[in-house]
Amino acid sequence: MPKEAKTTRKVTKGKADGGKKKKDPNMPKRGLSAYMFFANDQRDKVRDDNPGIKFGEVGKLLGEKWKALTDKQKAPYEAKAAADKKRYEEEKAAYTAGGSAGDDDDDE
DNA sequence: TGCCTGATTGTTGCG
DNA sequence: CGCAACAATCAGGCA
Repeated sequence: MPKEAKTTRKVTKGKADGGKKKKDPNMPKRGLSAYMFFANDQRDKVRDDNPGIKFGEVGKLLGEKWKALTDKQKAPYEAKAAADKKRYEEEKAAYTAGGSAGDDDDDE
C-alpha cells in the first residue's frame, strides 16, 4: 500500500489565468517520464497491432498496457526516465546554482 | 515540516 | 501548429 489516489490531480492544463507559479526563465524542462519512453517503444507496437488506429485509441491502449506491465517491465523505461531525470538534475543544478549571476540573456 | 498543485514530457492525427 | 487522453515526475509554494 504505497499510496494511490492523491487528490484532484487532473486539470493540469487548465490555463485559467496565469501568474500563479512563476516560471523562471531558466526553468529546466523536467526529464521525460517513464511513460514517454514506454510510448516510444509501444507506440510502434500498438500501431502495429491496431493498424489505422488513431491517437485517441493509442493513448488509452498505451496507458492500459502500461499499467499492465510490472515494475520489472517498467524497469527499462523507468531506467530511461531516471537517466533523463539525471540530465534534468544538471539543468536544475545550473538553474538553482548560477541563475542570476549576471549572465543575463534574456530575450530569445 | 509536510502536503498539494501546477507545470512539463512525448505519442499520433486532425482541424 | 497546437491540442486531445495517457501516466509519471518533480520542484516549489503555502499552511
